[in-house]
Amino acid sequence: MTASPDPIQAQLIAARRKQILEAAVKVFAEKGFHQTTIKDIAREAGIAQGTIYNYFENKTALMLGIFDSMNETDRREESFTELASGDVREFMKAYLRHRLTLLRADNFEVFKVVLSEVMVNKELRELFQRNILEPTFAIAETYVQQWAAQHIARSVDLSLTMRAVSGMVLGLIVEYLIGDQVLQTKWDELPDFLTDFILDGLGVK
Amino acid sequence: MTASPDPIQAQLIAARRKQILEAAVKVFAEKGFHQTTIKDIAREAGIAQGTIYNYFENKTALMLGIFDSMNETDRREESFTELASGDVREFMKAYLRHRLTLLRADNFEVFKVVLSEVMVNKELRELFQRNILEPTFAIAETYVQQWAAQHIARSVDLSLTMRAVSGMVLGLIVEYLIGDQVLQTKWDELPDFLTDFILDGLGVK
Amino acid sequence: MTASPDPIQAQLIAARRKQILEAAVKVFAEKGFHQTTIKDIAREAGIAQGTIYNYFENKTALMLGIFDSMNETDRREESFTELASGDVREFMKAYLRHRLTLLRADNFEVFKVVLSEVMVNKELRELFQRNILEPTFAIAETYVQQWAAQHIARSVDLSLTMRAVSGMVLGLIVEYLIGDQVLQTKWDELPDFLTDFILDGLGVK
Amino acid sequence: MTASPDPIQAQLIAARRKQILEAAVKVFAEKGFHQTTIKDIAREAGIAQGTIYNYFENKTALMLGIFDSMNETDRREESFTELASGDVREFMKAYLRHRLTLLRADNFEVFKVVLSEVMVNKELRELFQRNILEPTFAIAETYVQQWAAQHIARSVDLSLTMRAVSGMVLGLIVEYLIGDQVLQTKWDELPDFLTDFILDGLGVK
DNA sequence: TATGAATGAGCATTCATTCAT
DNA sequence: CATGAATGAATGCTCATTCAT
Repeated sequence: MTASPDPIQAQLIAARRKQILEAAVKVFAEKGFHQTTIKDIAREAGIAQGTIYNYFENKTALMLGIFDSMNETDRREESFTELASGDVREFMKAYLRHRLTLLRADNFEVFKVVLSEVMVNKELRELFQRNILEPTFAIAETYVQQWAAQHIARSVDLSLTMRAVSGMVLGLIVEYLIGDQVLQTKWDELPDFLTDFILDGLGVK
Repeated sequence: MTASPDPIQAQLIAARRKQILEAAVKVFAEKGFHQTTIKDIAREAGIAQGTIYNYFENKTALMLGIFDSMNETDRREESFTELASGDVREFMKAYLRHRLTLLRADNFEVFKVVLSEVMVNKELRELFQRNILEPTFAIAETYVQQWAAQHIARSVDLSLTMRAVSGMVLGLIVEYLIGDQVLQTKWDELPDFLTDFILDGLGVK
Repeated sequence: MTASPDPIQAQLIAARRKQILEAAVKVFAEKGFHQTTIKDIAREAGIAQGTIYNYFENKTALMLGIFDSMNETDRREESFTELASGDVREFMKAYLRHRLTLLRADNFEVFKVVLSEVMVNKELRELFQRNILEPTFAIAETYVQQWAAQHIARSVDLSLTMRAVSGMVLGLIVEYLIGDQVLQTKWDELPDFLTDFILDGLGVK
Repeated sequence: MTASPDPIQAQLIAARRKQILEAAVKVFAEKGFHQTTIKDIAREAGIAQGTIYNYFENKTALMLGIFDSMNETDRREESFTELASGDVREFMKAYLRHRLTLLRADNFEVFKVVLSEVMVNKELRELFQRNILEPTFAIAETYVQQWAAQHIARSVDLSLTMRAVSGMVLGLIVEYLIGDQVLQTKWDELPDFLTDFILDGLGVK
């Protein structure tokens, strides 16, 4: 009747949700959202099809669940911003290493599914906008502002700068995921390379 | 029976294919690949469902057809490289203006569909790799090499540079398509802004 | 694009719809609406499941289609009212014979399904009300009024009388359908019996 | 193990059964048998789904339980036959008032569900026949026979008469339930009206 | 006994594809 | 070639029923 206040129940529910979401991520990443059947996910999770519907209203809700978990992951990892210590170059490197290298293992696969679906599904797109992109940029903005004041000489449009840098990271991940050989080979060089690129530019004659 | 040598026939066939592909692009862009039915496309093209199967083997072949037309478009537009005139800054601006502004109208929508599907469908991904990405980078590489020799002071990894720049463009388009308000507002400032960003970097103190 | 004006097409469509509806009526009558699957109907009609959906939006629409055909049947048969010739007793007998005997063969089965579902499904109930019951009573009322003026001595509430008589017919059909042995045996005596009952009453001492 | 001889246990069981049946009747009446889920009933009864299966073998058994309770109700109320006092007209009025007015509140709704399902489900139909209709008619018959001998002048087929009268009551209830406006407005006039109708007929000129 | 999570058979519906006209 | 009706495999989702706690 009332929202079950039983903490053990709640834990069980959370665990089962997690189990299902992890299975979903795995299969989605392999076959894509639309090619994946509920049966696939159930099999991967080792449960019955119907059980999934005890925890998620429908297939789309699984996607939303993945969003949420991305959100949490993000929030937990945002702590890396404390790196904002001293050296500009070191900080940039750390940021890029985090985004590009550390997250590669699990999250790139999630990323693939989410991005693919978000581009094409309006409802998801708006949720993604509101729940992930906007907050991320908003938090980043205030932080970057201080940072820029200390470290950047000429005045730049910060919101565009942020988008250029994050866009570059995003675009490189996409190219990586699409299968670009060069990127897959030299991926670990990126943090160093990009740091120079971003801070110094190409340096034309 | 034999490969139709009739040039008029060939033209008719090409025209019908084009008609169907344009309809497909339009509907795919609106609803995404999987949400779009053959009936939708037939309706948009003003023909019967069955007719589509006289020109394309199946739904996936429509996607491949779109690839091909992207390819042609690209090749035709690659002529812009002749701009490689003199001034570095002007050239970069022209390149970005081309990629970001001129192509925005029609192609972003195609882009959305193609990218979404490519991320998730292995067969398409490999085709995209082979037919679009690799040739594009290959052609670009030789050209950029000469360009760099003339204009860039310090030695850089060109293949990574190309990917950084194209990735940035790609990522920004994705962010634009996902609905980022800032980008949609300031989109026309990008060529100028990015030119400075790419050539000079952030210019840290 | 426009409503197909092709008369041959229209006939084919009407024929197929009829074929499907007849199959539906048959299976519904045997197993009831909810126990009947689309597959059952398709099998009975000798077509594929999907074909049904080319002619009816969904399972409920089959029910509505049955309504419509009842309507048409009714309208065609209402001509019997011309019997309103002279003799009261003969007329009443003819009416009852029509309702109870002539319609028994096919329509009782339809009736069973429709009534069962109408009692329980609000949407259908309202449609049934509006499209079948109300028009039937409305038409009958004007007619009965004249008839009553000529033949009935004491003044009675006509609308209640009509409902009493039609209700009696309805109730007897229901009892018949539910399996009452006595009614099934003596069904053919009903027109005569009811005529006396309605016109003369029980005739208490 | 053994048939629980514990009278307190038995009371508890009976109470729980009653609680469940009442919930079932309520929800069935609102949504119909097939639209109602066990979960609905459990929620209405304020118990868990599984508990229902401790008292009823399956969903159909709930329907049978409702039959039984109708039976008991009927038997208890049959005592009204004692009214069979003197005046024919008064008796008839009392009978109709009982059937039509007194039972209206709760029982019509039950009636709706039961009838709907009985028309369509063979197993239930036979049970209804055997357990409700036949006994009712059988009991009534002996009684009506005496009554008729005293009060009815001309000889009539009593079994048909009984069915005509009960059919009329049944049919009117159905019309009422289907939503006939006239009946819903004038329902309370029915006992008087029908008494005259049944005893005197229409009285044709 | 009471619970409610887990189950999986069952079903309505969709849609890519075929093919007779 | 064009058509669009017919097809039926495939799938998301529901819900009666079971059973471990």
